[in-house]
Amino acid sequence: MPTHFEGSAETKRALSAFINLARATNSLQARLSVQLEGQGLTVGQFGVLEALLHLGPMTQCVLGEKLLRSGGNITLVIDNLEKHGLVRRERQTEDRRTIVIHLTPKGMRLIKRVFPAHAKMILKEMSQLEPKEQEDLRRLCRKLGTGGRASLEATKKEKKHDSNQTE
Amino acid sequence: MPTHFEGSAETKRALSAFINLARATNSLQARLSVQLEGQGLTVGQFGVLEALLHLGPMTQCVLGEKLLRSGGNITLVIDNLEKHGLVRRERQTEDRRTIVIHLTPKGMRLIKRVFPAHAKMILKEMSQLEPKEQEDLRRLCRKLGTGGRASLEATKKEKKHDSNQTE
DNA sequence: ATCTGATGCTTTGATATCAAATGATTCCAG
DNA sequence: CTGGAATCATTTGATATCAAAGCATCAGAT
Repeated sequence: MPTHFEGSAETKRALSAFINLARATNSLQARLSVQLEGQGLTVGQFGVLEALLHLGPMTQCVLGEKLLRSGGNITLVIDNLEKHGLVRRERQTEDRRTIVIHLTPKGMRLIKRVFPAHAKMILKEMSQLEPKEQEDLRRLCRKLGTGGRASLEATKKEKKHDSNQTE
Repeated sequence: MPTHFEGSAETKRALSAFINLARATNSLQARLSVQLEGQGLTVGQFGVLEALLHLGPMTQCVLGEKLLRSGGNITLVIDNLEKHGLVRRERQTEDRRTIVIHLTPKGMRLIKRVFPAHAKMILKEMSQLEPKEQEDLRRLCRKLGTGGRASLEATKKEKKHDSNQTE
């Protein structure tokens, strides 16, 4: 939030871009999270349900990687979703360490109802930009995001990176 | 993170732009916060010190507005900064409700050391984009951010909005 | 067969954050 | 001047999150 910062033009340009990027994203996410919480879902819970809906059942470990959250956090989110009967833990028989998370019918119904509303709100927010501008934004963000390596944990244990850049 | 989502081209474009925006911002912020925490500062603490450095002493209330954080949060952040001797609370005599926060000499030294490193890292991250691209990004984010109204609290108590869009 | 290291999940302790309730102070209307 | 509303800060209770430690399980080496 450097309002009165004196520096080189180069630095000012970079900082200004960053500040506007951060503000726009954070305020947009705040607005979206208000809507989700109105539906009784936290952002983390929505993320899990949405991933399960669009990618199918998966282990907690994979969920953590997809959502860029720590393992401990995923455990808690799944706990809460399970309490509400929205997902189901299924221990694997081949490898008894791993647990595959499935949507329950109730969870499926919920996310199939909530997701379109969420998408609609994103559409509405994004409609402040022209189609071309939206594509520019996507391209710029992508260029910005890929250079510095992704998640927190992935930074530490740099492993299997089969170009996991989700579209 | 809708990877396999079927929808109209319009919706896919908006979602894709949003996802890349969110990912880029969040991962960039995560990298920056790691650096700050390496200096013993949380993101919130850095925000307060930086605001005090570049905008001068101000009340907690104003700080909360600038940083888009709740009053309770600011109280805690200031508490912790005060414990470390980086800021000083100064009760006003005219209006004894308000407290003006000042940097201590120690706090001044710290933020004057940390801020340039922070700016340098942003510069480095942003240098993945051409100057023109950085300006485009800034413009697009600004266009996106302004339409939907800013902070959480500012949404509720819509008041004095003297176009507070910090550059 | 068993030891060692790797992997997946859970637990624990810490911090950040918010919302709501509370307390202190000021401002204003009558 | 006094009572009520507004304002600023703090406290409290809740949730989200992470990091680190711990436990169970698996895989590979000897």
